[in-house]
Amino acid sequence: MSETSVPSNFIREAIEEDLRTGRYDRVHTRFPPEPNGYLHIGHAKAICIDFGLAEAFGGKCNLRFDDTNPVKEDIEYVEAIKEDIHWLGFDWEEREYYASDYFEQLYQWAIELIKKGKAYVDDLSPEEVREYRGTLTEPGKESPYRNRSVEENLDLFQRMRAGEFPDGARVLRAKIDMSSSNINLRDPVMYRILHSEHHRTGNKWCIYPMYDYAHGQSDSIEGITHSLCDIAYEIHRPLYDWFLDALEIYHPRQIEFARLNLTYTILSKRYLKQLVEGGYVSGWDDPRMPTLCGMRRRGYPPEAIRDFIERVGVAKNESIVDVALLEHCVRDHLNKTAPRVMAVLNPLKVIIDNYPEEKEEQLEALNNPEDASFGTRLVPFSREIYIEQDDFREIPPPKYFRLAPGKEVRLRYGYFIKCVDVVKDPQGNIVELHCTYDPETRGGYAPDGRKVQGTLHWVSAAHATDAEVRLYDRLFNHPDPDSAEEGKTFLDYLNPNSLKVLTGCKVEPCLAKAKPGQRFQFERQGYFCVDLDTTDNRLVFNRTVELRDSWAKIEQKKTG
RNA sequence: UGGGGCGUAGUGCAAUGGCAGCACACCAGACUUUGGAUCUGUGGAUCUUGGUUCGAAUCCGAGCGCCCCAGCCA
Repeated sequence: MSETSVPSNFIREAIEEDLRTGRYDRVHTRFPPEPNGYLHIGHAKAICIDFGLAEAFGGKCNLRFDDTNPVKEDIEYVEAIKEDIHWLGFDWEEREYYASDYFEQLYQWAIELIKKGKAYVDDLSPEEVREYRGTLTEPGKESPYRNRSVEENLDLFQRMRAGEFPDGARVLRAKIDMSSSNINLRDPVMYRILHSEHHRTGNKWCIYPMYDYAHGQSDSIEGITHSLCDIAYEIHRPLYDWFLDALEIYHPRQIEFARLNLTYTILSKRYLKQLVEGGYVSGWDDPRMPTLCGMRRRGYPPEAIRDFIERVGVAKNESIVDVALLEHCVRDHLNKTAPRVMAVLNPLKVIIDNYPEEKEEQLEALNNPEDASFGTRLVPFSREIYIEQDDFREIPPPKYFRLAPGKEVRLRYGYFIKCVDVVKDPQGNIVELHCTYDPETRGGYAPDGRKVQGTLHWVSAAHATDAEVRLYDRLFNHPDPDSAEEGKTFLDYLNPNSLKVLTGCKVEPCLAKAKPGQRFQFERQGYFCVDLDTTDNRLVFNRTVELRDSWAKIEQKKTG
């Protein structure tokens, strides 16, 4: 086990102690998703912890689908989940397991518990079971069926399996303690009748084990040492231990950690589903979604997500991490890996009056000024170019470094230009600019040493490629959309400007052949990636994340 | 009112009886052919209250606050 720079945490320490004391002599974890939805950034935390810890200790991590509820699960999700885990960079090798693989063993163990007098078939209706359970402050009552004979229980349980009873008619329950202060121990249901086709076992079964009965035993079968899970299961741990002890089988250790929450983000599967089904987003992989497939489409590199999870740390505190940290990690990675390119999102035509009409030249540009290994490229330049509308102000505010009447700026890797005229339409909108250029400043340097404050990105009009650019912003305008005020729901906090589609954007010709998934920095603007909707004659970019913009901050402060 | 868990800068995580530190965010400055990146610097925290101790974020008592548990969901 090589010493990594990853900071320690309480789970790592617990594992180290278990290894030291000999409680376990190896580390084997598992990531146990239920195939009933898509993975999101919250799952990424669990994945990184489960796979990451195993790796750190030279152990293994299994992928196990917790598929004990056929009503909610689907094969569609298992494929998506596998793809997302691989995308994050983790591999379970040949250890792809399913709780449903263990149904027969689980059934045999249930029979064993019945024989030991530790489980019984209950005929109470779901409503009655609830009534008999008691409340948080009052103990429950024992079911009248609680003390059936072993023979009767065996007979009934076998007939449950055989399909003799309709859904909900009976359940198998563990016989523990109806007056326990831990409600999970008040004779929890082990099996329920569900005449439903399972995506893997088909119609072989009509009784299905509950999570509490299936999970620990599945861990045991797989020889898991450390079963890491959400803090919500902490109160289930006595039950996890109870089944394993009652069965007298190999006993893994369950350790719980706090799940991830992000500001301006919703991570509940139910709400995410609502966003998709309500048409508030285009699908599970909408780039505004916190799903891994959404982030992938948005252009978030998996390395950035892993870095983020690492920085968040592992603890038991319930916390809400600032989404700015995630964005920082994304920028940090992309800054090192994304080639730079020029793209004009809101074009403003500029005519360089003293540049010859038919002339055209190729200017050399750096693909990454911070890393020479990215090489250089040639960018065509000509008399008519586009610059960003925001890069010109007829009446420049103080500290505005960009173009204005009479002002001189640098065109990145090009020439110094000076604005000499502003052309407007009858409504007073600026439609084009006339400038002059200084031929001595080719490449962006003035031989006489004069300086300009601003450097603008640009694209030659005649050579530009058209593109559609989708600008994404946070989906919610409330830092904690989940905790809505009275009378409101998370939907009331949807940001109406979370998607802005720009068409007619002008990008460097070298982007014409860009392929879906490729990431770039559009200089001075942000990181963008080529969207899946891109075809041979349609170029679509997604804005992954903006570059930090200190000018926007200055302006914002001035306007209030 | 039962049980379980958690309280450290704005946020997240460290400090495991010995100078409360790191990251992000924020603010100021330097540098800059990206108002990016980078670099430097400033401010800001132990829930409260008693106690033990030479010394407490840490140990003990009391209190307060927040989260979770009453699915035949996971």
